[in-house]
Amino acid sequence: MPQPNAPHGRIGRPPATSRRQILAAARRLIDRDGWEKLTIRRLAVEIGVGATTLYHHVQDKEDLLFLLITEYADQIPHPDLPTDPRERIIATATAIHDALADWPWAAEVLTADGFIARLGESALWLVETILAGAIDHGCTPEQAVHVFRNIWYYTVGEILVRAHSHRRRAGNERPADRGAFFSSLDESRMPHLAAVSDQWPTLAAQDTYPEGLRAFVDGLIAQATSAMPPGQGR
Amino acid sequence: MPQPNAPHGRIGRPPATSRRQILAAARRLIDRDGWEKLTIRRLAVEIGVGATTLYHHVQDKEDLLFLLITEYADQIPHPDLPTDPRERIIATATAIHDALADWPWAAEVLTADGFIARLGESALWLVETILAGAIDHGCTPEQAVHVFRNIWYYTVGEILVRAHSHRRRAGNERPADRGAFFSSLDESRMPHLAAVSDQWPTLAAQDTYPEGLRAFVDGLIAQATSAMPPGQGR
DNA sequence: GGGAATTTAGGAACGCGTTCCTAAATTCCC
DNA sequence: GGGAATTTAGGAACGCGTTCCTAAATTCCC
Repeated sequence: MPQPNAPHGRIGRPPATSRRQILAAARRLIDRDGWEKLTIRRLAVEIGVGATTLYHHVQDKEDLLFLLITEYADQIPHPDLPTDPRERIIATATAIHDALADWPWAAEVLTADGFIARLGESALWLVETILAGAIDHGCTPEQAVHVFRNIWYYTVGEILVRAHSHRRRAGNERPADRGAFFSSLDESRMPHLAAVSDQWPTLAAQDTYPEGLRAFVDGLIAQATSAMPPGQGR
Repeated sequence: MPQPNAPHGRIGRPPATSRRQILAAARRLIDRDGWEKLTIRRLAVEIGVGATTLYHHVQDKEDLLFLLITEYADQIPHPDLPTDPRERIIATATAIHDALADWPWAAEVLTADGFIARLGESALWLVETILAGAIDHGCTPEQAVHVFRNIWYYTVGEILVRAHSHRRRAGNERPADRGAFFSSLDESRMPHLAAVSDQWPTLAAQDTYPEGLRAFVDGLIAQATSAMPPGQGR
């Protein structure tokens, strides 16, 4: 309860920096210079404050990134949800995909760590919608989680592969990357790989949204409901 | 062509450090202290050499990790390959999975970057076997690449999620992780999510190998051959 | 009003990956 | 044999994330 004469409502030196201010400056830096250039020290300069000061407002850099992701996730527009459960899943997965496509760094952050608790409360509808679609399709809750997980892997993997091929196109390619293994392929031992080796970069970077996703989801649901033992969860 | 009297077979100061020696020392450090403790500077101390010296033998730390992964991948044992194409795919994917399970850090390295060229020539049979299995099952080469990609995502994702839940168990849990979102779930708005929220950590960390994989592969192949237009690649 | 309690600011320092540059050690060639 | 060419070794330095600790600014309470 702040007193009328107590400007901050609490004891101690009044903060000259706020978490909101930090997040706004971080987004400004990312927009201006790209997210690779977002460092704690540069961020502190941008705000006009000592670098170590930031650690009173965010736990660490990882925490800062999660806060940014949460902010972004909160802005994901709700797609018009079709009535067909399968189409609902696909529309939602596409929303995740499109959001990640705008911020590939978010995919990197979200892969390496627990993803759900990071999404922010207002983005949980993404999970809920996919679970609901799978359950309406005949899945048990456990099977629905299985479906969600795989959609998540598929979507994040898609983004990461595309971000990588984009990075290579941007000229950061490593010499060892240049298909050295493929050009020296022993066709008699690796006939199938040799057959696609020329198109591999194309295929690997290919955008399979939403056609590939559709096939993927159909397969997942069909198999989860038929082949996966229902009691498997827990 | 080394001359008899030319100890190194080439001009210049003879190397006191070799790439083989560096990789051996790195494996020693990882075995002893865990891979989080593997730093260039510690590695240099382990070898008894200046830190910057290592940069004459490996491109950078990422390159060092890839070389280590290649060494490991070369040791993946060839499983007994069943005649059934589907079972061959599953046996091969399981070999990838088991290899990554031993070195979770490899999964992190392989996710964020192009994975195939990193595997090393002697591990390409993993790709070849999966492609061959899918094609024998009726896929076009392009569809087979699609199948491989998704198996890859599935497998790496599996390892990453498990590594994360392991890290949390090890006491590195962040306060914000502790299911805060789930405990405050609005059940009326998120009924399906609320229904599984208790078991979520279990389900998310659940080992779905090989049962889940089997269903996953079946679904993938069935859908790739029926729903995915054959001409999609390029 | 003035010390105690409390909260934020930020300098100093550490280990990190990495780059730049100079020193050292070798072979080549006259 | 002695300089030129070539190759490796490694010190100095940079910016990074982060921790530790002290200074500064405020409220609380007698």
